[in-house]
Amino acid sequence: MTDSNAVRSRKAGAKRERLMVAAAHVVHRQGVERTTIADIARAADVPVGNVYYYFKTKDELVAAALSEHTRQLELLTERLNRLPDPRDRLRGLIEAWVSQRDVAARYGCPTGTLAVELDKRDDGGLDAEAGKVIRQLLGWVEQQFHELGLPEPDGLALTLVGAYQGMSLLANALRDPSVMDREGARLLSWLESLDAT
Amino acid sequence: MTDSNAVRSRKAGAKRERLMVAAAHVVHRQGVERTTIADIARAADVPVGNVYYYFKTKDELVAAALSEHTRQLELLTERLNRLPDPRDRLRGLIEAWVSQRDVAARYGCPTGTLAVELDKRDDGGLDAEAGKVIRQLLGWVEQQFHELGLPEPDGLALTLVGAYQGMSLLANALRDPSVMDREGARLLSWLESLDAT
Amino acid sequence: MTDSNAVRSRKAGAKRERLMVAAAHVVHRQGVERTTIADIARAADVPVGNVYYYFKTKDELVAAALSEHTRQLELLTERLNRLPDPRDRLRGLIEAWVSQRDVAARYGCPTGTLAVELDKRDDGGLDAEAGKVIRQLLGWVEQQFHELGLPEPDGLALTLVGAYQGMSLLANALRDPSVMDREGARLLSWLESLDAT
Amino acid sequence: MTDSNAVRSRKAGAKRERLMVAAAHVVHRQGVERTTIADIARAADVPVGNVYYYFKTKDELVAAALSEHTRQLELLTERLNRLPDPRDRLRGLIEAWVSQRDVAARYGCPTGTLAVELDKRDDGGLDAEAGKVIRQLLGWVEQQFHELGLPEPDGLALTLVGAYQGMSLLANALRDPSVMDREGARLLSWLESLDAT
DNA sequence: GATGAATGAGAGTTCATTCAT
DNA sequence: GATGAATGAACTCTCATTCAT
Repeated sequence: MTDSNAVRSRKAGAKRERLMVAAAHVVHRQGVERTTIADIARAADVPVGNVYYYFKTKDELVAAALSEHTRQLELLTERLNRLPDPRDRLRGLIEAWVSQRDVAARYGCPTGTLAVELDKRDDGGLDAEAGKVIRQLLGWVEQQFHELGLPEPDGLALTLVGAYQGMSLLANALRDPSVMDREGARLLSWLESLDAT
Repeated sequence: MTDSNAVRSRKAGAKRERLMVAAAHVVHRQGVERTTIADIARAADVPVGNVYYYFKTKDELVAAALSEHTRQLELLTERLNRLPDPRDRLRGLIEAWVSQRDVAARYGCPTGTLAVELDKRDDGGLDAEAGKVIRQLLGWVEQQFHELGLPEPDGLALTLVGAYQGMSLLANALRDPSVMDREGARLLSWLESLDAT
Repeated sequence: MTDSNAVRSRKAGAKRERLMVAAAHVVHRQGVERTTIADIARAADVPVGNVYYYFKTKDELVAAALSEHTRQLELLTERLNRLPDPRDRLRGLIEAWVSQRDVAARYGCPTGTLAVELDKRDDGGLDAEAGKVIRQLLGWVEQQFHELGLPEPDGLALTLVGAYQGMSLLANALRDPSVMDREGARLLSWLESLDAT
Repeated sequence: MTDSNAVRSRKAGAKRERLMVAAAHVVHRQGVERTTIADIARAADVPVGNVYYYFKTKDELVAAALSEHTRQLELLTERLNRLPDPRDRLRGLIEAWVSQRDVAARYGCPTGTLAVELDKRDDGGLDAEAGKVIRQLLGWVEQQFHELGLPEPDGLALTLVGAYQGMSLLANALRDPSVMDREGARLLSWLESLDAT
């Protein structure tokens, strides 16, 4: 492969990438239905007609946004997995959530709000996709509780992730980032209180 | 006012009412953006063109749906207020939530999901409205904790309502009503554990 | 129904009618695929967006064009049915065909060319519709041959209608109206030659 | 010219050929307007962008499809020309038509249906082209009648070819291959009945 | 010559809102 | 007030054609 080809390939791949990132970004801010293909195209600096070369339908773009969130989640968990103590990993997760306080207060949790909007559909396509991302997060959290030797790790995961979704939603609805701080602190002390008896 | 006028007025009032109820119902199921005026009109059995005599814009209809949720909330809290013990009132609230398990698993919390969708807007109109309904719920819950003599009743309210929003969202995303049961039970025992020291 | 209501109804009906006639007309000249909704709307003097009040899809408009052709066929056969002699009726049919020589030379038989275009589809929707119109013509022709006491009236119908479609197509492809005259004359003498033995 | 160049040329020629054949094939099945360049490219196994090195526009590809039909016609008439008796040649022609009964019932006569679709245009380009192919068939048929010493051979040709187009169209519209058999048989006996008086 | 990618001009369709009676 | 009909802006998606390498 010549150098220029390499550049092109990189660029082409980059374009698809740009579209995914832009889709995730814009959809998080505007919601699926209020986001037009043109919005995403503009954000990715791609001509509208060209979007369809990479994604055949708007739904595919939304799916791409979802998988972008999956990727973000994986980046985070991979990083946290380097910590030896599972409890530290969960601490890190909560801290990551709290660090997004301002975004959450303005637009909510990217995955959660997307799931909410997609769940209003009945086509059984994208809504299931959104569920998968959340299931992946639940699975990782459960694994940490499991490694801590705690009983009913799945129930604990549900509680922790549920609390996150709830606090994001409230922070968003109240437009108040401090909700994230308060609830984040509470979750951290709840985490400490859990004992492997 | 003649008799027939009275009837007409009553009917007219009934029509407005029907539209509010229909709006709340349909919007909960389909979301704001995927709901058309025609959808609501049909559900309320009102001719499309006639809707605009009661609500000048679609946004007003959505606002009406919100206030319908407020009304439902008030009906519930009024009923609960008849219980002498604030802790019983909160128990009743949680039980009411759990009793909606199937609806929550399919469409989420009516107010919460509506808030999520409206919060994507930046017109500072309806999104604030949605916040108010949630604030009202928070206020009532806080009041109960306050009457129980618990410290930081506002924080406790945040935790309880956040847990509700979170479990509704998860039940919905996972399409699993049992999430409501599990988390509902946990909330009840959490409630017992709170001590007025 | 008040007078003004009657007028409105008439007008509304007239609009739908105008659209059907316009669709039949424009589609005959331009073909289905090269005809846009805007073309038909313009021809019917109806705003584009309003077309969808009467016809939910373009295909419905094409179906309407087809039924307009059915209507034309019925008008013709009703008129011919008043003639006492079936042979006269068939003569009248052939003469009607020949009288359309110039239109046929320019755009072909409305129903036949529409059938040709729709038969390229495989959705089993409109193509079947087109077949029905032709079947209706075949049925009527067969009935005349039957009344004449001729054997195998269905085969004769096939021959006559087939000859019509063939001569229309040739007149159109050669852009030569005289084809209609020559073949029309031949069909008339063929008709005379048929004997009820 | 080096060997590899020769190969490339041959290959290139083959590519052009493949595109023509594919164009004729796909257009016959889908019609001009419903066929995309990509459809033809895929059928010919040629990259989309490469099509334009062989055909500058879609219309040129359609013209190529037409000339492919001309070529097919020439292959047929050349073969028939080897028969000494003109009447046998015409018999052979009719038999060739009938042998295509199933294709005709599904997609009609390739040339005829193409002519129908192109005649809806008014650009005076391709529509004339389609007429030429039909004229060529008419000419050959007329020549046979002429050699048979029959009067008005051009009128007879019109009748025979018209009957073919008509029966193809009816077989297609009725989705009934037996139409080809019945009318084919009739044409054969009609052919016998013609007398050189 | 070969090729994937780019481009932009429509096309069909939807829908909130308004109009006329 | 009530109602069917009207309106037009916006959106998704398609495709012939061109570009860059």
